[in-house]
Amino acid sequence: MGRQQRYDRTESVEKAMNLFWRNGFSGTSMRDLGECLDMRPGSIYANFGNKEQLYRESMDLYAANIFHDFQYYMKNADTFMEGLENFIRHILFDQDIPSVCMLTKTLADINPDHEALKEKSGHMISGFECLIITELDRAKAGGQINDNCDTISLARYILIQFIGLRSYAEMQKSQAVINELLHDMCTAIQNKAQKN
Amino acid sequence: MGRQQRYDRTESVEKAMNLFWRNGFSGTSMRDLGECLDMRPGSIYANFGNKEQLYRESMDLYAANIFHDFQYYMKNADTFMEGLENFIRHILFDQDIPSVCMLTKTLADINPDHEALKEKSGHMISGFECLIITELDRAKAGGQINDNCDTISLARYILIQFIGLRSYAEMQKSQAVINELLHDMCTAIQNKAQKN
DNA sequence: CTTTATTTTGAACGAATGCTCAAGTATAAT
DNA sequence: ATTATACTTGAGCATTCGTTCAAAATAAAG
Repeated sequence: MGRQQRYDRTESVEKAMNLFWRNGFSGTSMRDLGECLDMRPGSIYANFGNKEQLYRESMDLYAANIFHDFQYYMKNADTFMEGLENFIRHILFDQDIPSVCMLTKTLADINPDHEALKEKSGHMISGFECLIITELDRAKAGGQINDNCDTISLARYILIQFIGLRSYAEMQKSQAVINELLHDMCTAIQNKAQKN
Repeated sequence: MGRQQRYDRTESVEKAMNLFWRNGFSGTSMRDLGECLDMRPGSIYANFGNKEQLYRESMDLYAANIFHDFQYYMKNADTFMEGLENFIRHILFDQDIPSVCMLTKTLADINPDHEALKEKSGHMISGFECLIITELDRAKAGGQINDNCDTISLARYILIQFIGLRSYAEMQKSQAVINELLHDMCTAIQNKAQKN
């Protein structure tokens, strides 16, 4: 009973995510979103509440995607390092998506009026950190990593390089340079994983 | 002849820089700036042209400061690594300034309407990269670094970790954690500097 | 067909945005 | 004092912002 929905909610959130990801929260207006989703203001507000909530759902989708991809690449690799390298390469060399992390961007983009989004972003980054720890522990159990290695601190170290590389890739588009940096990064991680 | 200026231009730019740095370009309104600089719109526009130009001058000051600081810490250290570590520590542990890099933030914050600011930001980051190369070459000449070391690629590698660490520090405020990451980072740089 | 339920529409609101400019104020030279 | 010059002021412009809501549209149930 009642009129049937014209828009697929998941599709709409995906479109919104891509726009927010590229232009940031402040840099994206509701009118931009309306055009991108082909929805009128009333529909957007009926479906998503307001701009901040739509951004939250976009972040959720972003995190779900990256969590899924990470685990996918880990599952389909023989070693942690192989999986990590493939995962990062996939992100950096996909021309259709920005290379910079949307959560890091949120941390930078949001002004004090929306501090809650910053917090959410932080929590999600922590969540990803936990995912890395889990995979590192698995690798440790499999003998790929030194038994005395502190996987928590290693995960953090992986994360900051991952974040830095993605930010840098936003300005430095040369694939050769990015590839070399990725290689350096993996070497350093490997070294730390074996030591201590 | 004529009325004397009420505001010191350099001071005003410094105040603007601090506000922009914290809240980003889109997140800072001209009214916010007016309050922060204690200047009326007319004065701001007479002195700086428009919002984008004021942001440019803020970026210039930011870059000048960080360039100066880097060279200062390099000059007052016995080795490159010692200088680098002190420099980064000084940035991360200064409670009065955001830990995230203003240029990186610009890369994330600016929407397509102000693409030129993104470009400028990229150029400035490249400029800092050159500074690192210069100092690395000096260290190389001084025998601190392996003769075969590619200082250009090492500089890039230092930069991405520096950027990543500063972004991460924006959410992870624990000094112990940041300190450990800084230590890991320096170890990795040291390793790469000695090898090849 | 009528009713009821659900969704979409788009004009329009008040507030905020970047910015302008005529008027006002302070200085130095005449 | 008067004039010429430089700087500051703040009301207010046009535009855009996030958001609302009565009306229209579409579906199923009676």
